[in-house]
Amino acid sequence: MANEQLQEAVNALKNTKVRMTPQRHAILEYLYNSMSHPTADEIYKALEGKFPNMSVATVYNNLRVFKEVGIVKELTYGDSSSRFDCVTTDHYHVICTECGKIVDFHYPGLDEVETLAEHVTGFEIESHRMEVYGTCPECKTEKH
Amino acid sequence: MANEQLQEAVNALKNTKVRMTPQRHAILEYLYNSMSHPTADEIYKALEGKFPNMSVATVYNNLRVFKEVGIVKELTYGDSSSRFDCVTTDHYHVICTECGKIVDFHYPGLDEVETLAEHVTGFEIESHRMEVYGTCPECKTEKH
DNA sequence: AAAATAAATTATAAGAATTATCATGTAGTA
DNA sequence: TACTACATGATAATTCTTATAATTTATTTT
Repeated sequence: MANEQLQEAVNALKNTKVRMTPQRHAILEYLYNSMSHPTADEIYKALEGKFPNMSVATVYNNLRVFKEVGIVKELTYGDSSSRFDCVTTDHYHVICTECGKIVDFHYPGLDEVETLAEHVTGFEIESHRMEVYGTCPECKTEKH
Repeated sequence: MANEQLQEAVNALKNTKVRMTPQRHAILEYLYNSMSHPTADEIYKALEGKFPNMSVATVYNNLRVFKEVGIVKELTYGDSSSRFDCVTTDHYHVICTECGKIVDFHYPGLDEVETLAEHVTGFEIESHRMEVYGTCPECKTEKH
């Protein structure tokens, strides 16, 4: 449930020096309820109604804060602007290249990739990211 | 051998409408001899001595041309600026979250992830991407 | 080999995304 | 309630990248 995760995130912030503000709550709420990966500007535009005076800088600042605390991840897909996603550690994403649908995909054991990378490169590995791309069943049938 | 690959790339360009110029040759040469994944600006600065009048736009334009021909790949993760890589064999990337450095990382067998995803989700899988994030040895020592 | 043409280069301006600055406002605490 | 440290909002500044247009250069044609 998205709301539980949101509550968890809010609690995680309570344990830090990070204050809860209406703007921050709204940004988190939007992130946790959106199944997509919004850009900073999309978040900004989505909250324009609720916060007509909110600055873009506030969105960027808070996304950075959330990143530092570890509850939000920044994804760079290759277009000009970054996208942001709540941190979910227990699954990967399968993404439809036709309609953009994102499906969760549980797959165990890629920790060994991190371990190997650590040995081979000498890096201190913190995380990894994987996405699988393809065509979802719906879009597949539409093609025929 | 890097020089053979460079020659191959030059020949590949001969078969297209793309003309060979001293600037282009220098950019390709730098890319094929560098084991790193330079940014456009790094390439620009590296060739400043040889081509004092070369414009940054030339670097960007030619990287785009090389991308279109398929001999260079653009990597958009890590820090703010793109990095460029000669297209060779398949490998994954390990990215430093401090300085943005990208290191190649050979790891076999993630095709099985695609196969499993196909079965579990019903998608017709086409590709996947994976990156490993951490701190490189240089940045690690700088922290102390 | 010289002239014609098509494309590449350079310098610069423009654009977009993100970050910095700083005065003002507000959340959390004593 | 008042205090203090942090957050916000408006705007300026920065950074990376692309667009424009005049000049130069590589290839083709004669």
